[in-house]
Amino acid sequence: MENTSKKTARPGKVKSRTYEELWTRPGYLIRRLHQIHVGLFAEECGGADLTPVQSAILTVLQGGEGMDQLTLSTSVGIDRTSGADVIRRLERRGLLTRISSEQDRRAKIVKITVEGRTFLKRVRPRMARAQDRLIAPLDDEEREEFFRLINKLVDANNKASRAPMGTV
Amino acid sequence: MENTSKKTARPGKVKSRTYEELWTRPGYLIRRLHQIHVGLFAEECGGADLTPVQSAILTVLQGGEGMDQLTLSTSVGIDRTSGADVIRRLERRGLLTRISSEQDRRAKIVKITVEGRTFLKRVRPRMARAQDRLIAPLDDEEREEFFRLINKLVDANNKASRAPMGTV
DNA sequence: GCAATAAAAGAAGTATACTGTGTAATTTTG
DNA sequence: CAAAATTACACAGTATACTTCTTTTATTGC
Repeated sequence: MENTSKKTARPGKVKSRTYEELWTRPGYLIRRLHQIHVGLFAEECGGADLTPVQSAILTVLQGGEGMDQLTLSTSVGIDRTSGADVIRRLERRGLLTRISSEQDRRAKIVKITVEGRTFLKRVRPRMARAQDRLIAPLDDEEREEFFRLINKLVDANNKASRAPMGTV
Repeated sequence: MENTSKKTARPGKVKSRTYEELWTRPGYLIRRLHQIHVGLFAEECGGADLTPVQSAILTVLQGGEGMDQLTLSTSVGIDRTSGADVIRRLERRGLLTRISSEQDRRAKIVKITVEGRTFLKRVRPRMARAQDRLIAPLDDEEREEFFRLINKLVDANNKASRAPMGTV
C-alpha cells in the first residue's frame, strides 16, 4: 500500500505489536513479498513455463546425481506430495526422468536429462533477473542485512515449518 | 538448512549474485519464510479453521463497513478470483454475508456478521501468537530493521505484483 | 523365518493464488 | 440515445502446498 493508513499511521516504530493493521503483521508482509516474487518470476520466466519451485528442483538435480523424490523434495524445502506433483510435471516435459531404484523398489530415482540441463542453462539469466529485480530497491548494505535477517528467521524457525529442510 | 553447503560456503557476504545456491536466492528464502509462517499460523489457528488470508479478510471487514468483493480483495492484496474463493468459504461458515448492492447490481456487498466479529475476537490472541513466534528469533533492533526492509521491498515492488494493493 | 514396523510413493481432498474466458450491468462516448 | 468501454462477478483450468489414507516394499525384532 502506498496508500491510506500506512502513510498516515506508520510511525517508523511499531511498539505495541497488536497487529491490528495488516501491514504491521510480519506474516502478512512476507505473504505479499512472496506474491511479488512469484509475479516477477513469472514475468521473467513465464514465457519458458518455469516456476520458482520447478527452478529449485532442477537446480538441485543439476548439482548432484539422481536422488529419490523425498530427498529431492526435502532439499528444496517442500512437502513430499507437493514435490511429487512438480516432479511429475517436469517429467512430462522431458526435463527429468523418474526410474524405479534397483536397490529399493519403493523408491523412484529422479535424474535431470540433457534437455533439462540445456533448458536450465538457457533460463538461468532470466531467473537471475527476477532475483535481482526483487532486491533492487535495497542498496548493498541493506541487502546484506536483509539476507542476514531472513536467513536467521528461516534457520531458527525451520523446525516449525511443515516441510522442514535438511532433515534427511 | 542448518546443513551441507550453507554452513561451509556461506561467506557472510554474497558478492557475486549468481544465485547458484538456493539459499542465496532472495525469492527462495522468502518462499521458505512464507511456508514457515503458514505452518506457524496453522499450528496456532488451525484448530479454529482459520488461514492467514481469511484472517486478513475478516480484519479488513471488521474495521470498515461493507464493501464489494474487488475492493475487499484488493485491500488484502490478492487477486479478485482468489478473494472470491476465500469469501465464499467464509460466507458458508456464516462469518460474513454477501448481498447484491442496490446501487450497482453487478456488485455484491460483503459484510462481517456478528458471528464473524465474535470469532475474530476469539482467535485474535492466537493470530498474534503466530506473528510473535515468527519474529521471535530477532531482537528488538533487528525487528525494526526487518520491518523497514520488507516494507521497502513490498512498497517498491508493489506494482510488479500480480495483485497490486491499493489500486482501488 | 515371520510378523510388526517403518519408509517411499500414490491417490484423494482442501486451500491459496493465479490466468483466461464469458456474462451481465453500468458508464462513457460518439 | 445507441454503441463501446469498463466493471464486477462467475466458472474453468493450472500450480503450489498441504492433509489423510492406502499400497508396496524393506527392515527389524523375536
